[in-house]
Amino acid sequence: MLSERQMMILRAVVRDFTNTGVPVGSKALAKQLPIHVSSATIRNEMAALEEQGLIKKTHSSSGRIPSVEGYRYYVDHLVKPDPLQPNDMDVIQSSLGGDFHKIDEIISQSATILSNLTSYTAFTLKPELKDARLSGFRLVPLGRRQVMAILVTDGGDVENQTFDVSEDVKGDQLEAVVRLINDQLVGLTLPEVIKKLQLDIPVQIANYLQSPTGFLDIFGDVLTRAAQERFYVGGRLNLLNFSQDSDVDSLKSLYSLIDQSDDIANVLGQPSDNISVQIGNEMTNDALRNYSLITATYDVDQHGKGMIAILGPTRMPYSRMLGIVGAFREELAKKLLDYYRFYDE
Amino acid sequence: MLSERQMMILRAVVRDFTNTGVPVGSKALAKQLPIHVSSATIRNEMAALEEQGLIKKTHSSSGRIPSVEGYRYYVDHLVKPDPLQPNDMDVIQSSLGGDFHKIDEIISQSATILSNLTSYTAFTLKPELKDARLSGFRLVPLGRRQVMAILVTDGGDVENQTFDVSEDVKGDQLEAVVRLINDQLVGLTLPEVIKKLQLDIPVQIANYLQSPTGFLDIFGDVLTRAAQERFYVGGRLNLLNFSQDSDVDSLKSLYSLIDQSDDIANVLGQPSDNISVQIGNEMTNDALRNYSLITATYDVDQHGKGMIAILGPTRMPYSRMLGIVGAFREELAKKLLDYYRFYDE
DNA sequence: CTTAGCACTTGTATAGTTTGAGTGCTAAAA
DNA sequence: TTTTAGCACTCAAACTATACAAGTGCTAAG
Repeated sequence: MLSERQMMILRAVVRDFTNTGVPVGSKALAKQLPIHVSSATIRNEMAALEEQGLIKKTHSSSGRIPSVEGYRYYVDHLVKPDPLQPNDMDVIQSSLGGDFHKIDEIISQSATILSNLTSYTAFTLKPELKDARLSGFRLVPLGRRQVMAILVTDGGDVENQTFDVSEDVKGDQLEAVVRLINDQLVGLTLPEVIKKLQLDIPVQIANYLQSPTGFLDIFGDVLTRAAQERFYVGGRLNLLNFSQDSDVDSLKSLYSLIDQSDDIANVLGQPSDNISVQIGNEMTNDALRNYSLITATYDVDQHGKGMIAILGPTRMPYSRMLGIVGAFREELAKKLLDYYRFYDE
Repeated sequence: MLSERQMMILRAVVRDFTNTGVPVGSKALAKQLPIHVSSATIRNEMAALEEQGLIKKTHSSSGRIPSVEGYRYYVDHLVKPDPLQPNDMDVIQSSLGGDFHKIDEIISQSATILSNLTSYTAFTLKPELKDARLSGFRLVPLGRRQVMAILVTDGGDVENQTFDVSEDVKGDQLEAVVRLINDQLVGLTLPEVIKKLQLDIPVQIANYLQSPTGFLDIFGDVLTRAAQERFYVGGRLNLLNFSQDSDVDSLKSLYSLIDQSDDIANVLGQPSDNISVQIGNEMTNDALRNYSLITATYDVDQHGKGMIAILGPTRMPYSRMLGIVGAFREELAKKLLDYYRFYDE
């Protein structure tokens, strides 16, 4: 249990350290704090805080820096999100102000805005109606030997891919395949489709085509791409700003983590209604040991919920970041509601 | 003009330095060279080479490193491409061996292979029939409010984009737009299309739609994307391996150069039938000052020519790299000929 | 409970020293 | 004329010593 004064000190330590990156000592705090006590008193309190594992020294006679637990306590009990800078609000509104013709453009743009505002790396996921179902599949012949496969879900997601077919594949064969898929698979959730695709379909499709594997591969490709959570990343390179000292290998593994769409959903964690902060080794993933992740859901009513997140150093200025993330998710939700309102009715 | 012995020394300096990264001195050379001369003799010869600007010292009493001109001379006159390691050949053949349904998959895969073989960053461009012409445009309605725009060129490139339309846009309106575009624009080269799109079309399209801008934007988008040279990058992160010391800013500008498709064509330069090497500041672009670029065309007969390239440090082992690039372009051309043969006839 | 005072620790910065690899030059040998 | 041994010289890098500043814990007095 912390006294008022200890909280004040912990708050100041976190503030100072996240701003300057330098361990903070008792003297500096004594000057800075609103109450009037000597540095010796502060030293005593700091010893108590260290006792509880909230702050620590970098070496035996250094100032203190927050431990992961200290950050945790700060984030849970002490921090107050900064109100957004008017300037930042302008940036958001003008960047989101344009005319968009795709949800994905808005979401992808959001990742960029968020990374610019924070100068960290940002992630955005679009609102996901869970259990999206397959609502349509087409094969569109494009020329002598090209066909485009298009898959649509009832959530409005579209996935497509062009591929080459040898010319002896007849148009009516293609149609037969499309009819088969639409008859058998439309209305199912994507995982169900994937399952059926491996069991029932190959047998049936063999009736129409001599070498069916090609088509199934294609359809499978498009399908799995549609099934996996898509996310956008903004400010990838910002990682370089604050990882300078850390070695190349850990940077590389971090980048491959970011580019690997499978893992990212796990990393971001379950959507919750609150803004959540994961600090350093609280995350299971080793590559994130020295980073913090702020995630937040945004809510677009019946169109589902999406997520935004920023990834920065453990010593990020949490109050400012929480302010930005909080404000941004509101703006994004508004924008999306507008967008849906326009195209829906 | 260089004597035989000077050439031998220059070659050895480049070899040694590209392998070890350490300036090479007279003593080490004396031991290593096939002829039997003292280090003093080597020193004299090195002084002569330095006189001609082919090698230089890092400080007044250091060993020598090649200058850009020295690399140039080495690459132009002294280097002999290493034959490919059998192991490397296996990698190429197995990686390209699979079944592909898209040219782009082969080209993109190639960038990955090439970056793995070299452990540098690799670029690949697909074979380009110059002056590709617009051969078709479609608008495919996908659901209540989504439409996909598809553009096809006679080179077989497909570009597409999904967008939302408000529901009061009628199907026959879409058809009218498509007909208009196909009547007026098919057969023209893409730059011509872009020009016409800005002049004639807006007037005509106004007859069919109240708010035509949306559609033209979409078409324009898809069009410009199709018009610009597409290229693939492999091993982006490898830049981190050999740029460790260099500062974050230059790394960032290099990455943004790589991701900016407009510039890359200029950087790679004109296709020539030979393998070409650009060294350090021979390249106009500032961000590439400390790098070297090896580019090569590959030839797929009537299907045009493409390019591959690798970007590495100025002190790359040129002989090995030239061997890899040379062998790879052959294999790639073969693979593509196979591919076209299968789908063409 | 607070604080002044003090001894102690440690990282950083600066300056001086040593070492080793390398150079250019000179004069003798080939 | 070319090659080579020898030597004085240069410079980066590694190490040592010293001083300094910021900070700590502890003690004893207020």
